[in-house]
Amino acid sequence: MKKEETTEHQILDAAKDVFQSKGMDGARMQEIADKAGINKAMLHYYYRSKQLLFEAVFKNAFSLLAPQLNTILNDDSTVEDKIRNFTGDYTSFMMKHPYLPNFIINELYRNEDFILKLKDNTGFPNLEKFKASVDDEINKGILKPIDADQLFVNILALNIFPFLGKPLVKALTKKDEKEYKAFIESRKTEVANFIINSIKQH
Amino acid sequence: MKKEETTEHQILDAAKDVFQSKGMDGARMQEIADKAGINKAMLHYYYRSKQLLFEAVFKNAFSLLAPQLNTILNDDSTVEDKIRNFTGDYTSFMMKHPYLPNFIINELYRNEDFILKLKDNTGFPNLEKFKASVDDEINKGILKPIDADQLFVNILALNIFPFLGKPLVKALTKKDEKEYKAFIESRKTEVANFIINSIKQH
DNA sequence: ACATTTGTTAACCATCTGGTTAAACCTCTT
DNA sequence: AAGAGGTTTAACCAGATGGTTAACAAATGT
Repeated sequence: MKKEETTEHQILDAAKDVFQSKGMDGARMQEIADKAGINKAMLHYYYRSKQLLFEAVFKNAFSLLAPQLNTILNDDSTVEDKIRNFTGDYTSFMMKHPYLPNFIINELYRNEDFILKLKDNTGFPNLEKFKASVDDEINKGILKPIDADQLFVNILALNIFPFLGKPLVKALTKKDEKEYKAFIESRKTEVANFIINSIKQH
Repeated sequence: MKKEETTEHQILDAAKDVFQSKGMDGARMQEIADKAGINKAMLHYYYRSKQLLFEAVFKNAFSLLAPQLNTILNDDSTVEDKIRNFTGDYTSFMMKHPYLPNFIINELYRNEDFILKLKDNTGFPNLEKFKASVDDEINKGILKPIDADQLFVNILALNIFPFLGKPLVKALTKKDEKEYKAFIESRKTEVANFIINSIKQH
């Protein structure tokens, strides 16, 4: 039997759907069981409680994002290349997992100490190398002076917000679903240009 | 009796606290009643149902944000001034209402058609004048070419994201509460500079 | 073949939750 | 002082919800 067909994995899969679209509070154990096509008691057999099942889903979701961040933050390319790669890759990834950003941001907000459990985990993103690269390129006169933390948050903001605020963005800019998708698609390069424009010395 | 002391207003006030910190699904009518110091039946007497009480809270919250956006979008200053004013004002405002961004973004996400009810409402932000200003300044050679919608979303993203993703930002940049506040404080000018740097012709 | 462990189910349970009701309580007006 | 209208409360209710149990089935080991 393949791993994807085990009951335990089917539960996690269904739980992912339900938790990510409805949140911890809005999710119902019965709905997860129905979606997985199994008896509700199995949820408790494999994961003991709603809280633990939720944590399994959350850690899974987070571990999907973190490595992407790490790879790009820690490679040896220039800051400009890091930004261009990140912006393209991250946006592509988000388009495939539209619920992910909201789920993570929101559950993290509602349970602030939850992030401590993640920090211990291997693969929690580390900014040191990125910051060193930024400072180095500033000293060499390639980049204008900027605090590396501020730059990093700006990069995250510009890439993640359009997904977090999708309904708001659609309403304010008066775009339908198709136009919104095109808008996001063009951000893959637009955002990188916007950032590079701002920080590159010329 | 002052307006703030009426039962109806006390309910709305308590409901605001509970809904904004726990969301629609996590909020409990009993908790709202307790916080307001009144009997639970009064919630239904004045607002009929949880859904309607929630909508009252939500519209209230949204109507706090929308005018701010409008004022700045529709005044007659230059795009640079709009951006500088908005960035400073909005960040100050958010620091006083830290739950607001998450509440609005999240509930809007979970109930997409909900924004339609707001659109009819007077004071829903309109971008036309802002877009005209941007296009005008591009033609005059003051700004580099950029799609006004993209610029607008960038402005929102850079201003709102640090609040939405507070726990993530704190964890990734390894800041405690005090350092985070200083970080946000310095964004009041940093973000405007970052944007202007990127779009201004030189 | 038999016993032990592991997986699965239907039925059940205590508690919680949004919402209702009927009676009591003001606070005016006449 | 009595009636009328809105306001407030305690008690209640039906349905939902996370979780448990006991019996049963399917593997697994010996």
